[in-house]
Amino acid sequence: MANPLVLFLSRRDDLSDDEIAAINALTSNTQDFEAGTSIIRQGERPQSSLLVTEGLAIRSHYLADGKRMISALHVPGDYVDLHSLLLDQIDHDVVALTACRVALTPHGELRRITERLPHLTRLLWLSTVIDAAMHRAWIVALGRMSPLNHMAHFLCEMYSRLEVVGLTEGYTFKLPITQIDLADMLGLSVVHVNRTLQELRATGSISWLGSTVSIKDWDALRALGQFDPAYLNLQKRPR
Amino acid sequence: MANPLVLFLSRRDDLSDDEIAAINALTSNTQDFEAGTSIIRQGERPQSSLLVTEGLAIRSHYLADGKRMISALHVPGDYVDLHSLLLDQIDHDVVALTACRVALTPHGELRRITERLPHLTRLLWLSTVIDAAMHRAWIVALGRMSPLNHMAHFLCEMYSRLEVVGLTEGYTFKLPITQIDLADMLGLSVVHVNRTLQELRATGSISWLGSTVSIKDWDALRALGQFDPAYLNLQKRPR
DNA sequence: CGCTTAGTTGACGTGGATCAAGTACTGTGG
DNA sequence: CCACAGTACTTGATCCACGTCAACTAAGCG
Repeated sequence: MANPLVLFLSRRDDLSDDEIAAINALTSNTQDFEAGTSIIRQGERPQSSLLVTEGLAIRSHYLADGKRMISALHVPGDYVDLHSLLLDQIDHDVVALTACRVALTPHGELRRITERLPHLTRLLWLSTVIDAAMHRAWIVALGRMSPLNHMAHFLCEMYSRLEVVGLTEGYTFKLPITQIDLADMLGLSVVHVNRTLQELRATGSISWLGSTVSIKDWDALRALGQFDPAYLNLQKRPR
Repeated sequence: MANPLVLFLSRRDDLSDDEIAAINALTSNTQDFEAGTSIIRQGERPQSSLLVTEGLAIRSHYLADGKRMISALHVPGDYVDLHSLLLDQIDHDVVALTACRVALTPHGELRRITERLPHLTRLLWLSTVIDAAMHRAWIVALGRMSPLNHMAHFLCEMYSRLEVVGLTEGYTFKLPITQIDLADMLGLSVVHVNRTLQELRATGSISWLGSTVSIKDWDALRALGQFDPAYLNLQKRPR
């Protein structure tokens, strides 16, 4: 299988052979995590950055009263932890939602990339900037969208991101997440997530059986979620 | 007055003389915007990046039904638009909340920095990564905090960020924003913002008169907002 | 076959939105 | 100097979307 980071980046700009070789070298050392285990804990100062190559991972934040919020869901090809190269310490947990395979890149190697390969540096930078753009989209949805619209937006985003790394078949994809996790991503109660999902299914725009999501009416779902994929930067351009 | 970007970055790492000179060159070309005017509009492809040197700017997103959400508030020293170097197009408006002075850096010059000054490149990258960390803090507050706690968190963040660029006096600072704007940052109605502010003032931890905010009990406010400044990366470290 | 976890449903309560009507402040023009 | 218009702030009354609580069903799984 192709390196998912190569898929992620080459969707946004052309990669030279040197750059592809460098990416493969960065992501050669992998490690597996079982579903539910922490990959990084809040407050750590990791010496390596992590790329998800298989499985789903989340960023979890815990409040004093035990409430949890999930600020991001990461799919294969996402350099979940690239920013730890620059940050003091990580302000949240990264948890394997499903069984995950993760590639570890020592920070020293990344720093060397910034010294030798400016274009690849900019592309790695781009990947963190897309992360921020996704955060903003979530902020807007959390602050001003109804649960139904938010859910639709979320599914549109997931479809678009999974499509990039070849994890969709038509409009169908695997999304093995519980309604509990979904609640903590949308800032809702589990009960309300359940009802919202029923409402969304009732519109006929999606089906969600087990862990399989099918978008049956993309245009309707897109309209409902007011989804504009521009923020995912899916165009190939010199960067 | 010192270049606010120098203040912002030198709080996080040491800058060489070369780097300071480069920063000053990057931010020498300024432009003024009146309060309420758009600095960048959604969908544009700017050829320069923007640094706020004076005033406050926001990122605004508009939904189909006219609702507005503000995903970030930017203070002097913030490279609001640095990511436009890498992005296809900007997914939101940037609006001057107060009269703003802004420095414009042509993308070509920034690209040259990535080719010549890897350490400064990493620090600029850092500034976008801190942006993302602030977004995550907002996501958590939007999703799982009560309005009162959220407001407290917001004020703690503003205090901490303004302190970095020398815009506080003791625990007092200027925050010339309306409750309307505040509502769109916290995802609340104006009426509820008003009541929440009254409640917060009643705790005795802050006063807010006109555009002047005073934190009267930092520990109380911090506890209320569960504020941990770690995500702002205020430590000086080699990066 | 019992145990655990996820999903579902109904009843009920409440936090925050909405609506409507004020008041206070600022700037503008006569 | 006052009249006014416009904007922000404030307050009270009402409503409903969503949370909470409590029970049940369904689906693994040892």
